[in-house]
Amino acid sequence: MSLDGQLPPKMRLLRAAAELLANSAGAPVSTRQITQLAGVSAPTLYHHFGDKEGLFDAVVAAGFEEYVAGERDFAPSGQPLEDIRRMWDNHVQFGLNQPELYLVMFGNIRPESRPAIVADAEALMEEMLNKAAAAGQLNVQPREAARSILAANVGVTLMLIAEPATERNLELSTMTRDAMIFAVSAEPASGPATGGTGKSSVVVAAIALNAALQASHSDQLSSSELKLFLEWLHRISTSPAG
Amino acid sequence: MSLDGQLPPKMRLLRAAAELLANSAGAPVSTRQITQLAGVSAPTLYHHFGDKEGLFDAVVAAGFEEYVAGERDFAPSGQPLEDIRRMWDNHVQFGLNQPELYLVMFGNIRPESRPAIVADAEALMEEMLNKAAAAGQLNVQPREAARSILAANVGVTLMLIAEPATERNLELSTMTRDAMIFAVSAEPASGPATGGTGKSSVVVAAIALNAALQASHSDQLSSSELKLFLEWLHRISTSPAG
DNA sequence: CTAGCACCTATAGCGTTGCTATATGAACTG
DNA sequence: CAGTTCATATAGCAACGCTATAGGTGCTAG
Repeated sequence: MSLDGQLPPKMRLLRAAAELLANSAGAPVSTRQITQLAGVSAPTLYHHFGDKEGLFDAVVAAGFEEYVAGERDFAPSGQPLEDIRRMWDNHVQFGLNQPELYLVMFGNIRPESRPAIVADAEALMEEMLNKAAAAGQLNVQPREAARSILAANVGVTLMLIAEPATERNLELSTMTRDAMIFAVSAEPASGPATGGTGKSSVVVAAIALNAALQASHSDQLSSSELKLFLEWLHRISTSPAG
Repeated sequence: MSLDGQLPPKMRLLRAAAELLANSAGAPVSTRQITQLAGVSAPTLYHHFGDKEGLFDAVVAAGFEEYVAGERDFAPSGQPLEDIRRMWDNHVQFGLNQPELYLVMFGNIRPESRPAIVADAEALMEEMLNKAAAAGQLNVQPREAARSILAANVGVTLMLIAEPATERNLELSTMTRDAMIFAVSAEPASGPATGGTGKSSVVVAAIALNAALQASHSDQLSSSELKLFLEWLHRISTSPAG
């Protein structure tokens, strides 16, 4: 069994590494296994990827592109919060489908290794939350909400991966998902006073305006004016009591 | 520099492994490093721990005991939800203080390796949530709430570990923490009708009664009666609309 | 068509890793 | 004091990540 064919050795190495990693069940994967499965000898690996970790980084990068593609692949429903639910579910499903890859991406994260992936995933989530904020459905800053939701999403996915596949209970995911979304979302039909979350509608409106401004690139204010204006808005929308 | 002294070799091995692991910054730690620092030769390690992984498991177990001790170490405040906040913060602080150990415990979790730790941590959280449920402050089953909160707690801690220490923003933790607690908690002063979460007070009362029953070991019902009664209670407290 | 030149790959082997077959010393038991 | 058990040490194996060196391949230049 070898991954021969017409593919260039670099690709064969990537696929061999991905396949072995996916079926390794946590056991370490040796460069010899990889090069043998790829039908290639050792120095080729080091020529193309410099390092064993370099090869694994490439595998992770490819996996992450797949993840991002999956996150973007559904049409926006017009209901941003509903889209965020789908994003969450996509994330969990990705982790359960490729647990080993997921553990490398999000489980073994260290400050010196790859926070870039986390930043990209956060940006993806924030992008969607901006729409919710612009529609006045958000209770907090989109960036903070994105970080918070993603963190919970990662935690849930890791917990589910840790469980034996037979007794995996996806209710943990939906429950945590809805809890997070509920907590960061403004009441849709709350009166002019404080809603159930304790945030005043002033705060909600400020957040919505902030998001709308950053999305529209309005040029009615000069850049210095805009900067100050946004700073005030930020102060309002993060004030503890409104 | 060696960890000599009067301690038995087994302890010296444990401490050496823990110390090297803590300062390894993710780099692999070799058995030779460990045995040298412990002032012991190779077979001693295998005699006591069987395996490199066995030694690491022992380190993790010790770390987990420290974690549990930290989680139990504060006096209950009488406000269960406030205690859960402190539990959450303790968890995050433990992870930030011993990131490498934490990553081994919660970052590299696999179904075949150590879900026992997760189960214990969940039990710890559930224990506290039972008090909240008994006080009528809970919106969902204590067990589900515990799993959900712990998952978010782990996710947040991993995210914070992944950030460079200089730009760590603990607001992510407090915000996610309060979001989770808010989402699973019943409104303290809501009327007899539905609260902000859409759960009826019947559900909250059922959950509270359930928790109180399981805590008190009341023997007013026979075991078979109790079993059926709890089943009904469970059905009520998990009904979608109440 | 050939010379030169990058580029890619292979042979062979270095130092280190996790681990063990075997032997030696110390401490208790009869 | 003989025998047994536990704990440690010496020496070395197979497998690991990685590389110094060299050989083949496809280009463009003359």
